[in-house]
Amino acid sequence: MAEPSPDLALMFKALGDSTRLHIFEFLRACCCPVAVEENGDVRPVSGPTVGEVCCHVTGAEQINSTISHHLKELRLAGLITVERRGKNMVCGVNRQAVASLASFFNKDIPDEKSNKCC
Amino acid sequence: MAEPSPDLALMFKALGDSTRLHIFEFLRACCCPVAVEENGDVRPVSGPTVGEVCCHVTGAEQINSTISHHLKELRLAGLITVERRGKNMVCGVNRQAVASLASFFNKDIPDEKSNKCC
DNA sequence: CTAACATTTCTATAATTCACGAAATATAGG
DNA sequence: CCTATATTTCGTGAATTATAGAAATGTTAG
Repeated sequence: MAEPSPDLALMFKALGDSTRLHIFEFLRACCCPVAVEENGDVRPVSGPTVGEVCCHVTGAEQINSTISHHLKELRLAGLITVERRGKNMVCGVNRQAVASLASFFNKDIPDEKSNKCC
Repeated sequence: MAEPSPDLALMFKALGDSTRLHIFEFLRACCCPVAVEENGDVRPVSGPTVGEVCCHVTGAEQINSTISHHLKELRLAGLITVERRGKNMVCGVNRQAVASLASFFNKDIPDEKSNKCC
């Protein structure tokens, strides 16, 4: 009855949309890019900006409100972090959340041959 | 652009509803119960019946169409199996699906201190 | 064959979600 | 302060989903 520590259902719901799953996988793969400004400056960041995420996922140059909405849902589920870096918002995965999801699926898995569970 | 894996988003969507997550967790925990008939007969089964799942999740004695619908969605997502056993339908988790979900969250997880990913 | 039972499918309705454009907010720079 | 840029919030309509009751399906027992 009682909800487990993190709201697992909320996380799964957030990952249950293909656009959001794309975003999440992109952020997991692209964990620490370096942004290159138009003038050639290299800006060390902890993750891609919201606009870069949008560009990668939709191919569009401009960020749109739909991606912003999806990022918000991922953030509210605790799966990603979004914080301001100057004019941009940079994203990153919440590794603690990923770890708790991993442990959710790793636990038990009783061997079908040697049923220890009952 | 290409879908990440075999219907991961579909699995997550299925688990993204709290009722279905309850069902799924129940089936994982209760992997090989033995059903006792009214007459005292013990019937070895590979999992609880749909009615037993419904009873556990909703408290209702009778199965209702809502639970049936949720079970169908879990089944179509590949997360559980449902097969007829006499008059009943018995459920079980699809351990292969659980394993692929586990590996999805286990992969990479690069250490934040030693960034090897770029 | 008929009755009883377990479960699914059908149908309808309420609620939620997705996507999009317009407007609002926040920040940096001149 | 004013403008440009990046992003979010708001409002709306279309699409999907959840829920519940009624009817249908398949199975066993008599």
